[in-house]
Amino acid sequence: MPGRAPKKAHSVADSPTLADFKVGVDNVIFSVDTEQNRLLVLLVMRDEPPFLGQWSLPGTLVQQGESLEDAAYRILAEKIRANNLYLEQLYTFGGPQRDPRESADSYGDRYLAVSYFALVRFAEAELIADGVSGIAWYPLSQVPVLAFDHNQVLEYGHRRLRNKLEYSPVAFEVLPELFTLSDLYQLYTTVLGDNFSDYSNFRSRLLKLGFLADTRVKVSRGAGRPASLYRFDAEAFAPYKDKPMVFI
Amino acid sequence: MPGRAPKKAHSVADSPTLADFKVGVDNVIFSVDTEQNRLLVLLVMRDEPPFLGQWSLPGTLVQQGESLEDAAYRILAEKIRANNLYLEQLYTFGGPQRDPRESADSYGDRYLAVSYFALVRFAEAELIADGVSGIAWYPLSQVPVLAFDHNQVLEYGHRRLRNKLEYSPVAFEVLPELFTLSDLYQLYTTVLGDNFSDYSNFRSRLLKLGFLADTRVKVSRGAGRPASLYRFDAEAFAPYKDKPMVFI
DNA sequence: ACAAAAGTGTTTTTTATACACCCATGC
DNA sequence: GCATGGGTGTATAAAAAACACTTTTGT
Repeated sequence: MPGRAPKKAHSVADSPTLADFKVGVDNVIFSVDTEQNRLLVLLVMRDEPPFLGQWSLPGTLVQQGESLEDAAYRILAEKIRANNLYLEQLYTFGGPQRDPRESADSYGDRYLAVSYFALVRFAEAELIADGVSGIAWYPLSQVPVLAFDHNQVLEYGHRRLRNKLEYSPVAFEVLPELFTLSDLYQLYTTVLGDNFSDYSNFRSRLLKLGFLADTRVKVSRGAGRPASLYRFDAEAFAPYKDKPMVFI
Repeated sequence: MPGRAPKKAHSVADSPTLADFKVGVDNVIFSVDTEQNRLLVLLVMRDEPPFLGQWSLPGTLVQQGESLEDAAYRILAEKIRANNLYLEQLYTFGGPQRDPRESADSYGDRYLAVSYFALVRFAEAELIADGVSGIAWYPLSQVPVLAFDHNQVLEYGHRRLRNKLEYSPVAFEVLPELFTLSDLYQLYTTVLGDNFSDYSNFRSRLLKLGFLADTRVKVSRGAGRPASLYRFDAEAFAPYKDKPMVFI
């Protein structure tokens, strides 16, 4: 946007070469559709330039008096009503020229993006459609070319999800409150890929750890023996907190 | 600093509530003194306000046209001449009021800090003393109260170091080119704390992996049998790259 | 000769992996 | 009754943990 007028001179207090920034926050919000066993990301259609009409990660620019995390929660709250929520910072992307709003000459603002990684329960997350702009859960395998460097950010988030799954109980942030052990196993296979472990071994390992509470309630999905519904017992998990854990 | 004049009005293009940022980069630079078995951080004495005369992590503000990583490397290059170098992004701290240069009212710039995590070899790292301001390696146990939120940033970096040590070959970035297996073991104990593993088991596990090359050269440190000097063989390590690894 | 540091080996315990098989339901 | 998904058990291989012992140096 070379047409944009330089909107300010540098004050005397600044070194003449310091960059001025606007800071954006972009969220990589994952969920899992347990019915169809699909890993989903939340995407929104951009309703203003740049990249008007293109899909992107939900994001916003940080406002005065607002912390980065506040901003991350704000986007989330604007897009979905979710009961549960897991949120953590992902990575900060800040090279020059990563945002087309930056003027070609080196005056004017740089745009820096702090990305956050979030997990929500699919069934409990209600999307807030504002009528005009689109918002949708995309299966990870079908994600189109996104605005900005968002495909890269998403890839980064996906890697984080895979890693976290192996050593922390994030799975229970995406699964419904009550789930079967197959649900859990399927989640692991959809995220980590097949053959990460034998079902029977996965099962006994997890049960031996003792933080999965059997509700004795049975649920039948079509043919086959009905499965027990389990619940993640945070109390029983406490001793494992901050300790190296192996789920896989 | 309420005395600072509001240096610009918001242009019409801005939402009236967007925050303007300066972006700083702070480095948590670790090294290990193999002789004395001490984990060290590089600290610099601040030579300008705020926090004039107080120790802090080496940092700088990002300049025009400069990427975050560029800025991180720039600080590093200004402070030490190092042959080897490991650098990765750590975390971004960006709450309001984290920097006293922010004006109390909500006008004026916010200061955001992207922290980086670096490892250098103690013997090969030559500190660049600029005469006036101080610069020093501090044993982690003796770090004083630092400027800004740098104690928190340091704590964050330390945690990263401990984690990385367990599953990636970062140890060889801090150790000298040639090292004994005791050096390696001592490094692990100083960072991870005692009793993380038996020396003999640690030893055989690492050797079995096959990426530690025995140079057959012996060194004697006082009494006792002389130790073999080993070298990290990056080629032989390649197959383990990106795969889950266990060093502990 | 003996203490100190380096290096090797053996035993035991625990955990991972691979399967084989039984159970309860829908059709 | 048999296919289907759920659940249990066992046999084997591999790795972790514990620890006893040998080797080579300085003093």
